Amino acid sequence: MGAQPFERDGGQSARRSESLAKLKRAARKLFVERGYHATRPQDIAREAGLGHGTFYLHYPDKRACFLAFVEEARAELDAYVRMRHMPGAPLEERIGATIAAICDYSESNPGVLRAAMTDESLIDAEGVQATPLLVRWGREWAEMLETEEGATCRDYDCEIVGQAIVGAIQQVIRAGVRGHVRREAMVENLTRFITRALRPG
Amino acid sequence: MGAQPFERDGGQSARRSESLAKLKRAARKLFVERGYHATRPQDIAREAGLGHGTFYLHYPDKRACFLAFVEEARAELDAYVRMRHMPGAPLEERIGATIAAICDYSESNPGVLRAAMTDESLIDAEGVQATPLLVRWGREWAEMLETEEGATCRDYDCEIVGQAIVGAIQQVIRAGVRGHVRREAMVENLTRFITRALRPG
Amino acid sequence: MGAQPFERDGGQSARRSESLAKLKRAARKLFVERGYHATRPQDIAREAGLGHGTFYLHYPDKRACFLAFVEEARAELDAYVRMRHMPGAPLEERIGATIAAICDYSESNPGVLRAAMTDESLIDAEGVQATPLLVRWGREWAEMLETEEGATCRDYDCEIVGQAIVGAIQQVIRAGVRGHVRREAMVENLTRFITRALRPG
Amino acid sequence: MGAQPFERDGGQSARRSESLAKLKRAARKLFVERGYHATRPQDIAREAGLGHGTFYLHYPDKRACFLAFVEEARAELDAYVRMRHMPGAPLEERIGATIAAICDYSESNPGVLRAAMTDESLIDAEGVQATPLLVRWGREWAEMLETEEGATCRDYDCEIVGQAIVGAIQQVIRAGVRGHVRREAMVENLTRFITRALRPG
DNA sequence: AATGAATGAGCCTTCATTCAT
DNA sequence: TATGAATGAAGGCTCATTCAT
Repeated sequence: MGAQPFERDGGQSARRSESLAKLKRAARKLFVERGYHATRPQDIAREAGLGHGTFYLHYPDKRACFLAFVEEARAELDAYVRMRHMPGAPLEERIGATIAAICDYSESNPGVLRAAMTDESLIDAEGVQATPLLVRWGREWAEMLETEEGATCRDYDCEIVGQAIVGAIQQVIRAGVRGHVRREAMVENLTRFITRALRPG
Repeated sequence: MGAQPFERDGGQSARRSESLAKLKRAARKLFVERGYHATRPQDIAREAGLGHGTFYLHYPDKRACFLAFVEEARAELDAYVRMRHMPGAPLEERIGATIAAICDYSESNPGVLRAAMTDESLIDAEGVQATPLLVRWGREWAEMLETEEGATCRDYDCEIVGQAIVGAIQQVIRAGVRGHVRREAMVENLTRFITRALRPG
Repeated sequence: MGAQPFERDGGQSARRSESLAKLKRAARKLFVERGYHATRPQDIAREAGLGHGTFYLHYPDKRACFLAFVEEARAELDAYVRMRHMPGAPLEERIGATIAAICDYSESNPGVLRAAMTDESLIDAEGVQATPLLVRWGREWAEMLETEEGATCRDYDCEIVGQAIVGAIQQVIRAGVRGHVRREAMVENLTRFITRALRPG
Repeated sequence: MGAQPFERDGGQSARRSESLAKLKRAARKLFVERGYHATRPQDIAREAGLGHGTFYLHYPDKRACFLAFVEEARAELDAYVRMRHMPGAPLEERIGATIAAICDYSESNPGVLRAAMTDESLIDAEGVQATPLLVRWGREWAEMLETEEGATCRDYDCEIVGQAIVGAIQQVIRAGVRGHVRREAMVENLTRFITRALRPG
């Protein structure tokens, strides 16, 4: 909190990181509210209470700022999921916990996941784009299923099922927000849906 | 077949609809290749071999052109699914047929579904946007499940499960295209995944 | 009135002048309602119930069409004034008659004078423009005053006074239309104003 | 004179107002020379020695820039007239002074009044337009005449006569510029014309 | 003579980014 | 470090005019 003692730069670095934090917060707000294309660096700086030029002291360009926002969201969600991790518990409980974590995050940070995912393919029309967030998460589920003792990987191509799971979750949350569906209903139904799907035939 | 009887306009209306067809084709190509924001009306016209102004003879603006593209894709997919419809067959087969239809379409029209869905929420930042395509499809699944005799709707909130299903399908296809997964594997795994999920507990 | 008998051109010239008449009427309507810049040749043709291209069979360009409209208005007003001409009557009566004629015309053809005058300087930004209508009318008044027996030209530079008179008339009519002033009041006041101004000192 | 005390912005606000001044000057020049429609924001910026974008830093759009120009002209003319105001003098002298003021302004700022008035009704085809400058000035004359002791308002509808006066003045100046009439002749003739017109019968 | 599809120069405006202070 | 004025390429769209039918 505040300038640390014995700083050699006279508080410049503290000021710098304060500015960055303000920009991050502002960018997140605007990307969520308006989306990538409708948000100008200028808007972000102004929302942060800073001059327009300051934006470029902290990000090389608008795209980098957006990617940083996406990465932050990813890390936060990751933390939520890890926090509720139940190693050793039966599969169903672990799935339920993970889904609950994602729903929690989505509720505490409305619109963030959507903003972080919807736009990702659009911000770089020409260059080859990085693997989308969702696909990466699908792979993580696949890995998890593969290391699972149960019969899952005998009946399925885990890569495919991993993607199916994240697709189902994402779509339920997205539609749920629109339709004002209760969180508990989403968690319960999704958990049952996925658990049953993974049960051996 | 379809020869216009007694054309009095000297072929002008034929020329007009040819131009529209060219524009449609060009727009589809570019929206798929570059996405909505990176495609200019000018590009579409040029790709169609027409002048910029001609674009606006056929569409009031860029947005309308994109929405027409989306609607076309929706109708085409619908036709694919309906064509493979198996009324009376057991649920599993019907699910499999539908998924196969979607995969077929996706393979014959690479990128179209992705383009039609990814962008749809972005093109109208201010106005209230229509319900996304995927959500609508999720509802159709829900209706189907509700009219199903089986126990599905006793165990589930069909609205939620409908969304889960389309989410799973879409994500598997999207990731499958990237990862060059075999069509058969996708159809088979998805069908099994969904069928098992819907089995009564 | 249909095709005239023994026409060699099979009624083509009759058809031609009918089209021209329609275009004239349409152009007048739109120039009055929207002004020069907001009226497109296409609009005129459409209002006339003709194809867009037909416009250019009758006018070389939009400007010519507008100038024709202006000329028509000028001629009509001229006819109104000439019709009420009172040669031999005392100056005051002649002035009153002329003003009444102009007001009549303005009332029967609302907006026409305004449209014909307001825009005239704008339609040709670069080229040297013809003498404005009002200035020409001012000169006609000047000539009239110079041939007058009275003392007017002894006290005044008739060129200047002629312009003053038309300026006064035009502005009173223009403001009168906006303010819904009674025609009689305008005629009466203007006539008295000008008559007194022309009385010898 | 006018040095900004304690400038903290490193002269940025000075630079800003310099740019605005340049734009104002350039806009005035071009609106006078070419008229509203033939003047593009880009032209104004270029004439001012600035980039196109800078124009929009100072005006929301072209229309606002033109209205600012009109307002400036109005205020300047007002100042000219007020400066030569002769309270207490006989009507004739006051009229003469006002006319002289307008002629002076018109001579020192050739084309400005014309540009400010000619276009004003054209720039807003759809919206309801403000009362034209001339009409407003006519009303000011009307008010002046009504508060006058003389018999003017007994013989006349002052509203009408006020409009007649400004119409006469404007038209004389407009024609005078074209015809290279001497300023003195215009002032003298106009003053006599109006003074006599206002003399009781 | 009449048509209306086609054209493309040109208009107004935006916005990501730079740079002098 | 921070600022915000300045920039100009680029975007969406219009419209006077041409021309094949």
